[in-house]
Amino acid sequence: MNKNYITTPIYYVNGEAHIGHAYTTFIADTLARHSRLLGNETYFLTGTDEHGQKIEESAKKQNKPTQEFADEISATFKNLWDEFDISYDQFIRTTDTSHKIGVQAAFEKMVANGDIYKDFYEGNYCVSCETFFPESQLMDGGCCPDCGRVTTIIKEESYFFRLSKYEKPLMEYYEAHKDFILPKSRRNEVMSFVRSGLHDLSVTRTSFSWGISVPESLNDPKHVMYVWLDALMNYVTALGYGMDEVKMDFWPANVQLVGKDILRFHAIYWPAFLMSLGLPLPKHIGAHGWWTRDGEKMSKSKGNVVDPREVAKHYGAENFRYFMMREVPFGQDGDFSQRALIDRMNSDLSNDLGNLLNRIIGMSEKYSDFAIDSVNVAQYHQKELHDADTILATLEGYFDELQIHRYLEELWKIFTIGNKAIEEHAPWVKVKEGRLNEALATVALVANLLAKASIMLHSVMPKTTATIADALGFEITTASYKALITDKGLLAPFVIKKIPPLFPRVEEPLMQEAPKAMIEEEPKKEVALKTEDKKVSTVPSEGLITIDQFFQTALKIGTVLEAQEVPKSSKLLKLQVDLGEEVPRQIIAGIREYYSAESLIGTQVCVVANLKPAKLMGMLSEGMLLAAKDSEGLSLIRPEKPRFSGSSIG
RNA sequence: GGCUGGGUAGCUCAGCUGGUUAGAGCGCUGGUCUCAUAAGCCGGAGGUCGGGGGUUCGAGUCCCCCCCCCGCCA
Repeated sequence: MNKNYITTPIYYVNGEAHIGHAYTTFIADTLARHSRLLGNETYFLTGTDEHGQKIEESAKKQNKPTQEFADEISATFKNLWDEFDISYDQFIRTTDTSHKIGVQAAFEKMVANGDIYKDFYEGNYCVSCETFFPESQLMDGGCCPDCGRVTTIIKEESYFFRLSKYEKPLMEYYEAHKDFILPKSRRNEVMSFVRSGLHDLSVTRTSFSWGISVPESLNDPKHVMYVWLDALMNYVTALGYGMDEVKMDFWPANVQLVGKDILRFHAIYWPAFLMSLGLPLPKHIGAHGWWTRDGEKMSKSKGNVVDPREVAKHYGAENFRYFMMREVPFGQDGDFSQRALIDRMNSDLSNDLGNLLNRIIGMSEKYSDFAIDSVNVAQYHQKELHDADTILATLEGYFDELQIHRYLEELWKIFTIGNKAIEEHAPWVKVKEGRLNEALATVALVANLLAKASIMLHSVMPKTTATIADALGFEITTASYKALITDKGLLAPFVIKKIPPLFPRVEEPLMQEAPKAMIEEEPKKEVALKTEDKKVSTVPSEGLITIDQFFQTALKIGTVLEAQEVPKSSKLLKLQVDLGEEVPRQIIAGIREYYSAESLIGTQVCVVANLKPAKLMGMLSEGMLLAAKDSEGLSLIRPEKPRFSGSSIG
């Protein structure tokens, strides 16, 4: 029996669970259930990450003891997973005592083998953002790239992990294990990052205390472990690392799921830590994509965040889960919309699957008083059985590469076989001709197809498939998996249960609240319709902005004081533009192909004055020129008559 | 700016080492059965395969140039 360990990341308790957390957890749960069905000894871990400065601060804001704050948020995650019937075997918290002991043990081992040393962490620190920034990210004059304020150089004592030492071993590992990082497209990113050179990693802080302190043996109590070392270790401390180690035989993990944003930590730091500890690396790190809503990024400020609870409440938790697993290739971003969800449910679940079940319930009721017997199936439906078993045999391979959407796509062909068989053999005709055995064989064929398919669908829709199995007189277990899938067997005679349609068609969106963007769109469409027919508005009704939104952009007239070519660039000019402010703005503009530096000096231009400063070719650009570009060339937008520098446009 | 990946039907995507009329699902549309959840089944329309050169008997598939999109890095 294989040991199979599957993990989600531990979720940071700085906010409530959202669709992204749900997605990761659904995938992991699907993998875990699938593994168990195959008969593997399976351990599924999820949990919460609770240390760090941000948690400390959030708790302070709410006037709560930090632990109490962490307890509360952690519980919201656990509750959500329980609501969704997530089959985790353990819910780890980084504040668990056993985790702390394990992390300290790991730290000691790293110290012992020379991978951790004490030095000074020196960096440009933005007091306002409370963040260190590497030299390369700073703006001109050492300003913070986020807020633009001047940063200060701070020197802080810190322990470092010798990440640089693992550059080569990591590259060798990636080379030798092509499917270590999934999807494969992400592998390139990781490798190019490592190839560009790894710096040693600062793994402790003295600036906050909400974390696991370094081992007592170091006698350095002011040092607290930095979040990633602490957090990543959860995957082995959950198995008892550094303690009793009772479950360490589950290591290495089979699949460790992560969002694409934290891939680097899991594909570089984590393997390096493991190498340092002398532990084998996980077989796969799977990085999934993000979800957008109606094509837009979700954010609290837009008010278009998808609440997994809400969707589940209106559409059903497993339908939602099916949608997420089926809709998006692993690794790609997906888009959630009620339309897409409804289409998927109606087409796949209602029409293909649900209706098929209903068809044989109806026929068996009329032809045999619900009795179904596989006895003649092989005789009349050799071809269908063969086709179905062939498809079923190929499915496993998709799971190996986390291609759950392809898995489901293939699985659905079983239902097409069933629907076609009914059509082709028209049991109602056979019955009229007195060939009852043949008619019943077709019904029994479809019952078997549904049974086999529901076994394979079980990991995605556990409860729904259990209901189907119940109607078909069997249970989905490792034993029935072996009998019906592996051994290609058929159902024993049974009496089918008449159940109401499993997936009623959804005709209209069931969730009332529309995202703000949609609400605002409605009236505009009406206006466009009311316009007289002869003058049909040519303004597109979508993507309109309000006057307030327009004025969020500060457009100003500027006078070019200086202009010079940027060395090594064929496109860029460096300009000093007077916007009526104390100091002229430096603007880097990509117009060298169309304007010479001399020709610009003294002329006026239109400038976006409140653009976030950006660095181009290492130079700060504090604004953008307006210009019109087409296939013929580019032309700057200028005031028709001279205006004072800094005049606003609008 | 550097490096990946990609640009194929209305939408989402498949097309391995170049080879008959470029595929699937959804959507649209015509027909048809009646066991079934206005479901099923059969058929159809719809693509100058991002643009331009080139190699070849033959290129979506190889080479060069250009444009655009996503991602990672800077």
